Amino acid sequence: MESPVPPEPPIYRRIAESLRQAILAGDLRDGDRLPGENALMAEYGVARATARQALGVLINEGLAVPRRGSGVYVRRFRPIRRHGPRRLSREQWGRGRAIWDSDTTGRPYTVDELTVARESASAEVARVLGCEEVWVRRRRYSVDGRPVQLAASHFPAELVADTPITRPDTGPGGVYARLRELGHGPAHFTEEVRARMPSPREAARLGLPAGNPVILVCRSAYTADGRTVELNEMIMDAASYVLQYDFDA
Amino acid sequence: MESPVPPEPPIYRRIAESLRQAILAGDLRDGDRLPGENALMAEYGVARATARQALGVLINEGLAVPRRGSGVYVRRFRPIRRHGPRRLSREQWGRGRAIWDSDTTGRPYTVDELTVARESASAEVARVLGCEEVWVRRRRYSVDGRPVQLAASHFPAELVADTPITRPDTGPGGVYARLRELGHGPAHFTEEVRARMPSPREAARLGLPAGNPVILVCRSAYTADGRTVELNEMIMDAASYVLQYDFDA
DNA sequence: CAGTGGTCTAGACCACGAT
DNA sequence: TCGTGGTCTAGACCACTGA
Repeated sequence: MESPVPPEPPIYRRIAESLRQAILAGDLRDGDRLPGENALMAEYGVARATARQALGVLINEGLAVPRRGSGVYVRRFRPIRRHGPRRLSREQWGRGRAIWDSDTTGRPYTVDELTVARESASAEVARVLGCEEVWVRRRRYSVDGRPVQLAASHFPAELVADTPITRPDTGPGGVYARLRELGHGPAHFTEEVRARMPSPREAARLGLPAGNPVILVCRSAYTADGRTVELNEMIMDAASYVLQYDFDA
Repeated sequence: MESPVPPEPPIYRRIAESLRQAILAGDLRDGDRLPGENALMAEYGVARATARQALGVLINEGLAVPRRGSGVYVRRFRPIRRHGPRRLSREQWGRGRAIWDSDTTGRPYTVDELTVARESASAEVARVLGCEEVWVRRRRYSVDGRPVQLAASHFPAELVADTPITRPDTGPGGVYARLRELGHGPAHFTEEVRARMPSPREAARLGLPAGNPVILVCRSAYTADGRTVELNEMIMDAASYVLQYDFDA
């Protein structure tokens, strides 16, 4: 009987692992420069493609981010805390603290892209909103000058026609205030949360490096009598967000 | 004045884009085999590394998954719907049902790994639970024979000592029923949701291919008088889950 | 056994960033 | 200007899959 020998991982994995340990142990900190391709070639005696492959592992893990002409650097994670139902927030009952510190709460955001258009609803949107024609408000949010979220709000066309919701400036209180004035104020919300890798288009619009997933939040707003009045699809940089949901048993 | 010419993307990107379109347009369906490295070399007249790079793009996007010795195939996405508030309602755990019954919406799940141990709390866990010693229940959940979630529930040691919570079988209703019998039934919950790429260890335990993010849910359970009685850290295959949260305005 | 993807070498030219 | 990462070629050997 011979005990099964665990096969040695390939060289590029071992190089990646040693760099990963340096990052997780804190030897390399946020924003520090990793050894470059040339340095790894010299240190480990490997070809350039192999050194490159090792760095690619960390980049695809989201631990490192490459900068053309400069080097590969340790990625930082300073999330924005996005609250779901705020009125149920933990501060009202618990003394526990968040696991992940986020001093970034309350930082100012900007809307640096905004389009409002009447469109034909996709099959899914049509099914949820129960209509074929919709008004769509698309915008991109940035924090500290960096884009962090794409959002597209859909409204039934006949519901919001000739209201400020169809214009860039919705007025004080935003779209929910306008919906309330129309007698269709939201009373209930459902949010569906998913995560995946971004499409190239999404990655470009959000300025995401490789190895950076996106969080998708699809929020439906319902009136008290059960009508769906808004469908908001959000695409968030996963490295920039922590979503918080509070609820009772 | 010359108008700025958008630079052509590199060959491997164009190859990847054409494959992506084939997938998104439905020409290639779930589980279909993509053209392999040799096919792409012939079709586009590129070197093997370039064909490989093109496939790597789709793999890292989570659109395709490679199978050694066989080919590269279109990835499928059949998520489990995990309900936030509903699954934790008193009606669910109050009458002898396990939480996961409402999770899989008809698909059977299994717990194929389970360990229960008394441990020293990490600094973060100690801060949230307010104690140094904890009991930790770690398990792995599988659906359709595939692992989909890793979970680690932490309980204050002095609270659950000598209860079924410290044993593999917690009895009918699970840990929340036991906590309620102890007079520490959860009344409020907070869930923090993040997403990132998995570590190699997490990817191995969940059997994740490249390009597959994980969703992290950190749930804190509080009693009515504000004590934190559980901290549950979950790591989910992002391709297997949709999280749903319902709340009122 | 033939074909596949996984790993690796040894070159090359390029665009870009810092200096 | 020089070093960086980005792209690409033309080979090689390996382990694994499937017929």
